[in-house]
Amino acid sequence: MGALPTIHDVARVAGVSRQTVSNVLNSPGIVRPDTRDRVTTAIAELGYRPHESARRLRTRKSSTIGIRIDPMTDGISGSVLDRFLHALTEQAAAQGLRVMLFTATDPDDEIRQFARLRDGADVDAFVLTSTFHGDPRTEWLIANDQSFVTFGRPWGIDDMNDPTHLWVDVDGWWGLHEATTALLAQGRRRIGYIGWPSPSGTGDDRRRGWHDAMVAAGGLTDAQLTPLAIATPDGVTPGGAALRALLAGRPGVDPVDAVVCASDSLALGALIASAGSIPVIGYDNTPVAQALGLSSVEQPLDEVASGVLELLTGAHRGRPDAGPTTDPRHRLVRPRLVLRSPAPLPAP
Amino acid sequence: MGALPTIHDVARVAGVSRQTVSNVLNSPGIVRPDTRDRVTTAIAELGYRPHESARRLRTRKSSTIGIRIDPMTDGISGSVLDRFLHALTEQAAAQGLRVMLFTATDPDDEIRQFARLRDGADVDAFVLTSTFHGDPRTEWLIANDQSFVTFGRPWGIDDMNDPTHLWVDVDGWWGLHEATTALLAQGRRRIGYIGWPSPSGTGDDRRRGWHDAMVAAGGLTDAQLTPLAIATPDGVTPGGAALRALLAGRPGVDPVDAVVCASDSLALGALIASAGSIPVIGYDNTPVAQALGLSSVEQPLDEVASGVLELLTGAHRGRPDAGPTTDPRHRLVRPRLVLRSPAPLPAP
DNA sequence: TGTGCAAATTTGATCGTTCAAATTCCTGCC
DNA sequence: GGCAGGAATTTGAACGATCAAATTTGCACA
Repeated sequence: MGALPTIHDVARVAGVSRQTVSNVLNSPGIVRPDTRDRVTTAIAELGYRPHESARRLRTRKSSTIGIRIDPMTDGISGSVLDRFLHALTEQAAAQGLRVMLFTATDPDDEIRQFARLRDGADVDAFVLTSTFHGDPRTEWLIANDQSFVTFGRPWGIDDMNDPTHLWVDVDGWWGLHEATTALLAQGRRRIGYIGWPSPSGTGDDRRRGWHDAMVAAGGLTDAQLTPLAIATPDGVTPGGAALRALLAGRPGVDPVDAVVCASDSLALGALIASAGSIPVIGYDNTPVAQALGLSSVEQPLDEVASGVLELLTGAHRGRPDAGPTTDPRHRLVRPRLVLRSPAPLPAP
Repeated sequence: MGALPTIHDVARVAGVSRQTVSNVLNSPGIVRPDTRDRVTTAIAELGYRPHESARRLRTRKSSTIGIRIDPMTDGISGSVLDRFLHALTEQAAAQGLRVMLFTATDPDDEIRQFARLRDGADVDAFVLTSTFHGDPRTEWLIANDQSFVTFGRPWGIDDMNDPTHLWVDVDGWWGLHEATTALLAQGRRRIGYIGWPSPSGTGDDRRRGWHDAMVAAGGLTDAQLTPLAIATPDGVTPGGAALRALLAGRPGVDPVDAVVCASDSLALGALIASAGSIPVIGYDNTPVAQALGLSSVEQPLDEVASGVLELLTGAHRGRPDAGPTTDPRHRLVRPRLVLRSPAPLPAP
C-alpha cells in the first residue's frame, strides 16, 4: 500500500504489457481504442503516474526549464521578474514542463550553474533574463549547444532578422511611442524624456520611441529635442533631479510640459519632484505605479512567457538552427499603455 | 566527445570499480585515501558529475523542494515572496537542494499539485507560504506523510509549543511592538493602528504588538485604546480612509498623532492621506516603502529561509514526529525596524 | 483456406546510479 | 607460515521507465 504503483502494476491490472501502457501515455495514436480504454481505466484505478526521474533517465530529457532568480537588485522593477516567473511556471505546467530556480552571483557564476544543471541532467533548457550585448552567457550556451531562449534582444547588428539565438522581447520603442502619442493627444507639446545613458539596448530603444513620436508630431526639430532628453542612472532620486532640470529649463530651452520615463523608478522620482504639476508616464506598471495612480507602460508577461515556450518547444526546440527558416526565431510583443490619474499626495 | 562521462568512465580511468567511485562521492570515509585521490583526480579530469535523475531513481529521493508561486494578487507585498524565493534558492543550492516552482488556482488545486509532484517523485519536500487556520493543505500533507515546513504559524491553540507541523515565522508582535516603542520614544502618545479584521492570525498578532506596547507605556487605558485601532481590508485606498477617520477623531476621541500599520499597502494609503502631517510606519519594507522613505518593519527572509532548510534537512527531516523532542520544531525570527524620513511628495 | 502485409502488442536491453552481498586485500598475532 | 577478522573493493541486481527489435494479431484478398 505504501509503495507507489509502477507501470508494471498498471500493465498487470489492464492485462497488457509495460510497453502498451507506455504507448497509451506517450503515443496514444498507435494503440487500439479498446485496449487504450482498458489501460486508461487501470491507470485511474491505481492512481498511477509515471516516475519522472525514471523517464528522464531513459529519455535523456528532463522536461525542466532552468531560470535564474535575481538577487532583487532594484526593488521596484523586481516584480517584473516575479510576474514573469509566475506566467512562465503556469504556462509551462500546462505543457508538462517544470520550472527550476537557481541563483548566481555574476555571469561567470551563472555559467558554472549552467554547467552544473546540464551535467546533472536537471534541466534541458534555460530561460535568460536581462541579457546584454556580448553576453558571455549566451556565448557559452551556444558553444555548448544548450537549448535556451532569452527574454530580451541580443541588441547586436542584424540580430533582429538573423539572430544567433532565439529571443522574445517587449517592444519598448512602441511603448514609449504610445505613451508620447497619448500625451500629444492631450495637447502637450514639450514632452521630455528621462532615461539611461547610452549605450543601453533597452534604454536607447525606448528613447527612440519617444523621439520618433515627437518628430512625427512635427512640433520640434531634432536639435530642439536633444535638450529634452536626460540620461541618468536608474532610481527615484536621479529621476527627481532630472525632472527638476527639465522643469527649470535653460537659456534658450523652455521647460517641459510632460515627461515620459524609461522606468517606474525614474517616473516615481519625477512624479514626486513635479509635485503633480505635469503628467508623468513610467514603464513596467509596477505595484508602485498601480498604488500611486502613475500612468505606465505594462509589459504583457503572459505573452512573453508563451512566446518563450513556443520557441522552446516548437520547431526550433530552443536552438537557432534547428527549425525551418520560415518560422520566425523571435517574438516581439507589444506593451500596453495604462493611463491613470495620480492619487493626491501629501505635500513636503 | 558529445556524451557526458558516466560513473563507469571515471571508474575505468581511475582503475577502480563503479561502486568505489560512488563511495568516494557519497561516503568518502570508507575508501582508502590513496584510492580516493586517484578517483578524485579522474573525476576532475573528465569533468564528471553524477546524473541526478539516475541517482534519484535509485535512491528514491529528489533533493528538490517544491514551492508555489503566487499569482501576484496584491502587487505591493508580492515582493516578499520574491525575496524569500531568492533566499531559499540560494541557501538550498548550498546544500545541494533544488527549488522547483508550481502554481495553483486555489487550495484544492494546490493539493492536486502536491499529489502530482509527489507521484512523479519530482520533489521530496514542500514549503508552504501564507497558511491559515484549518488549512486543508497542511492536513493533506500530514495525512499523506509528506515532508514540509510552512512559512507562517498554524495559529491554533498550543501550536506554538506542540505544533502538528514544522514552521518558521516572523514575530509580527515584536515588529509592531518595536515600531510603536520607537514612536513613543519620539514623544508620540496617541498612536493609532490600522490593520485587518479579526480573526486573522497574522493581523491579530501584529495588533497585539501595538496594543501591548501602548499598555506598557502607560498613557492610555484599554478602553481608550480600542477606538485607536481600525480594522479594514488591505489596500492603499482603505488605508487612506482609515487614517482620515483616525485623524478626524470623534466625540470623546481625540485625533491620533502617529500610526502603525499591518502592511505597507495600508501605510502607503495612510502616508498619502496624512499629507505627511504625522509619522507612519508600515510592514514588510517593500520597494514602495524604500522608494518613498516610508518607515517599515523588515522581515529577515534570509533567516526564514535558513530556518526552513534546517527544519527540512535537520533532525526532523520535515516531519513533526521524526526528530528528538528536545529539538525545537519551529523558528520564530525577529523582524527589524527600518526608520526613514519620508521623501517630499507632490501636493494634490 | 491460405497468404501477405500492416497494425498492434510484447520482449529484451538499456539509461546511470546505488544497494546488498560477495569477494579480495591487508594487518596482526600465534 | 597460516589464519582470523576487519577493512577495502568488486560484482550482480534493481530502481521505473522507454527504445528497438521481435512477435503476434487482424484483415483484405486471391
